[in-house]
Amino acid sequence: MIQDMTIGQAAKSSAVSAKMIRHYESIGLLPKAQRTDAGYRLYDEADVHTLRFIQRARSLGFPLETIRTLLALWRNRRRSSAQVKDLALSHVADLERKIAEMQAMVRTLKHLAHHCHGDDRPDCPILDDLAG
Amino acid sequence: MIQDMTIGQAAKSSAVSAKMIRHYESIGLLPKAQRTDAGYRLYDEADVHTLRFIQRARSLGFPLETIRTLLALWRNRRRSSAQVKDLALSHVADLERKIAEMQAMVRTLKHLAHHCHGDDRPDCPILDDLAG
DNA sequence: TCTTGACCTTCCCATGATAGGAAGGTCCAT
DNA sequence: ATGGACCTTCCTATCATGGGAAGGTCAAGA
Repeated sequence: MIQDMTIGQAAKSSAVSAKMIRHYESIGLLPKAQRTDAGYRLYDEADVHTLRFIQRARSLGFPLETIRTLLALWRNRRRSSAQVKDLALSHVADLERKIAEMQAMVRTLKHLAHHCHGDDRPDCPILDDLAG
Repeated sequence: MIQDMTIGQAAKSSAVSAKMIRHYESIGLLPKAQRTDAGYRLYDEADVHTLRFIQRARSLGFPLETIRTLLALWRNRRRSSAQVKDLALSHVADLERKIAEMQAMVRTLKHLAHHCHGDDRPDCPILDDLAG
């Protein structure tokens, strides 16, 4: 028997905060939840399944707009796996670009810090670099 | 002779947009600029030097609040280089943590994508993973 | 039955760094 | 004097998330 649950319970079983569940509904990422007479949102197992899908996709860094598309593909039995793979690989490319940027920062900073005495004296190659 | 310049010229010579220069002033990262009678902001070479400092620090990924501190240290002749080095290395640690997170995402995504045919068929290990 | 506490609702505001745009004023060259 | 390039302030948006206020609901225990 599938029990309906309140937003707090759905939040716990999906690891998506109640705040975010409401937000996802407000931007149309989730369909409008059913309501009790008192106005409380109600969720069933299928809803929680969707929430877990979103949670997992977020944990892999997918932006919500991409998740919107992924959800549509998930629900579409006539999808092509190529579409999904394209989304994933283009997200990988985004991540790798950002990683490379940050690695360049790290390289420069470590180099500068390596040459900085890090003692009580004011002389500092890091500030010298920033000051140009 | 050091010529004063308008915000647009200061923007060009510092690679900081006029929009951002105003913003930095509004949050107190920059002192209030001098003004002409008509209310136009005026900048001199020292101001541009500060703007370049900020620009360079931003390009190394320092958050504005840290840059606020870095600027203070830069101006303080009695600073210790240890303080600067600490800020830089703790920023490096932040970057490395974020890099590691993203690398984990990339690893997972590449693994999943590797097992996805990427053809016209709907079967997709990526969606299977997201669906749990 | 009443109270209490845990839950729910909506609405507004904040984050961090940046950009876009509207409405209006200024300055300079033609 | 006119036009265009510049400046001003103010509001809005991005992206994903959280905090909190004010108020309604529900279930359990006294």
